[in-house]
Amino acid sequence: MISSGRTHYAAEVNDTMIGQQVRLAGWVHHRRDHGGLIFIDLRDRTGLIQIVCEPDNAGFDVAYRVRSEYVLGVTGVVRARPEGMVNAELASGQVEVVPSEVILYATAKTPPFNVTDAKLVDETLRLKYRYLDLRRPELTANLILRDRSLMAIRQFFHRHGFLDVETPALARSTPEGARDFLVPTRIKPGHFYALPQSPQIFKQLLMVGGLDRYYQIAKVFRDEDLRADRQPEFTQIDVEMSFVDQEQVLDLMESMLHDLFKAVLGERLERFERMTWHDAMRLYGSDKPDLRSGPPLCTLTDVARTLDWPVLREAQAVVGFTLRNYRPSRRELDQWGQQARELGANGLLWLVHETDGLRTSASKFLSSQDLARLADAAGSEPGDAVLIVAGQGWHPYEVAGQLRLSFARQAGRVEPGWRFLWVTEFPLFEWSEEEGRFVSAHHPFTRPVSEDEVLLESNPAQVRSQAYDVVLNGIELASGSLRIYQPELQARVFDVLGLSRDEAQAKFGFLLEAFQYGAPPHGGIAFGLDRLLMLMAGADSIRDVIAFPKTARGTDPLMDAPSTVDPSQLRDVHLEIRK
RNA sequence: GGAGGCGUGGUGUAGACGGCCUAACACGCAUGCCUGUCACGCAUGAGAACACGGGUUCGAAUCCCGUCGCCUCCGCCA
Repeated sequence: MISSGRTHYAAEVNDTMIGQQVRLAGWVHHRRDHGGLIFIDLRDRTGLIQIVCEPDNAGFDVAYRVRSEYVLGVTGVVRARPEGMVNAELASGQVEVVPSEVILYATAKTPPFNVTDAKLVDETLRLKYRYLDLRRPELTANLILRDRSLMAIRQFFHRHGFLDVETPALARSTPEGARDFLVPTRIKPGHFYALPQSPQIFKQLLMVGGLDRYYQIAKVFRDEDLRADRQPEFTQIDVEMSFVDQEQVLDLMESMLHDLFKAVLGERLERFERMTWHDAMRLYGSDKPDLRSGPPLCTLTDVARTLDWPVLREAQAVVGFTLRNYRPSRRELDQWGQQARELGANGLLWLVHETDGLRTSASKFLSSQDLARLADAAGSEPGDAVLIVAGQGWHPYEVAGQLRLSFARQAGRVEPGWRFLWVTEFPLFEWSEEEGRFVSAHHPFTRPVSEDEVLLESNPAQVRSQAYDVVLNGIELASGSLRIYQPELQARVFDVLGLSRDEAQAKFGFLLEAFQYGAPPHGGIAFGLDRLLMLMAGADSIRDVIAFPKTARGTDPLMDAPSTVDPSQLRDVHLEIRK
């Protein structure tokens, strides 16, 4: 079970093993020298165990010289700790090991930061010495969580008849979507591979290939700016299935997550909630609502129509939300007002609902009757406050949705728990102002809702898609759809996207051609594994669940990547750096 | 591309109303003492010119400008 250098890990040694000889190996976590009696806390990936050296023990001389992070092999006998000396914090705290031999495998320089200290140091330094950072129990635990999760996920898919198929990392650049990482090659001057943003097209081709059920734990790459939950390379749980409807995909993926949480965290999840995209926008001003952060928004447009104040009366949409039982300070109201303006709103209207009446930022413009009607429509009661945003389209919803999240965080009203949600019926297209055309909301292979197909040419903005997202606590975890498998329908969608037949042929011809040889109805989904693990681990950034992540600027302080290359390498791939 | 925050011994922080700072505290490190500790204890000691460059000033860690690095957010991420 364990290689010859040791018989047990630290956390495995316990009071059932008293009198037994064990071989342990690990790093010196702490050394406590009592002058003649030396304790060493030996650390491996499972935890700590106390080694006790008295002057007549073998290995005392080694123990005497040992410093933090030295690497030791210890052979010795397990014994019970004396009365009252048990350490309840340690798995092995009932016992200690008296060595008969201590091997010093390696000495260590004093580390640039304290591995044993829970206090976090500068992240760049941690990344530069990531191998030291990984020794910290939290990070070790996160990687163990990652391993356990991958195991549970693979078992689930295996059990359900999925095949793990690898797809190329050297693929071709496709239009739409994120910026590609390009890979030049000796073989064809001026031509580039692209690293996949997702295995999307390959998995669809696998369905045409009759593989029926595919999954892959796939590395994918996007050359875009980074965030706490975005890295230039990250891992997807990529899934595709043939001959399924949306309901079957949702059901199966939900049970995958149920299994995962049960197996790894011992958590029993509730059935996921469901919401259409339209409702998500209307009720939360977001396509990834955080259901933990208090009550939804309310649309006040109808009431606003009846008011005297033109700013509200003539606004296309008026949206409010109620701060239950909360009396905001002037400063908070100003701050939210500023946030609203930063998000592009013209302003923020607030009402504070006192027991003896309503205070408002717009007392000059709204009669007390009007105020009462607004407050009433927002469902507010004495002791509450209401924030109201007016504007066009979904914008006031989005602003109000942001304010809702800010308020919940500030006021400590984010409830604990795992609030999973399926968001469905995303629009098929979004209008892109900068490109002056419709672009795919999900991707160009997404299947429209059947009854909306007739609207493709007449009213593309109204077409709903058979696309769905998994949202957990306000974070998008997965995104998927049923795909188009009829070449004619695909051609119509390309038309809406403004992709000419020739362009479509040039860029996706291979896919269109494949669909002419008998494509099954199919659909799938892709999970952001790192985000999922981040939430499971309670981490603030996906960097904490990735062994060797990059900084927010995309650099790797450990290897110092990206780097310049030798001119001869550039010549090989027919590139010249523009000065 | 934009906004904000941060950058002080090995680490984490304090100092920031400019002079009391030839920079403080804790951890770590070194040396010594200590046979039951587990963030061991005690004593002694070494270690930074305050990210870098420029400016203001009699005088700058402390004010101003720029550069670099890191973090967060917006844009971007089908």
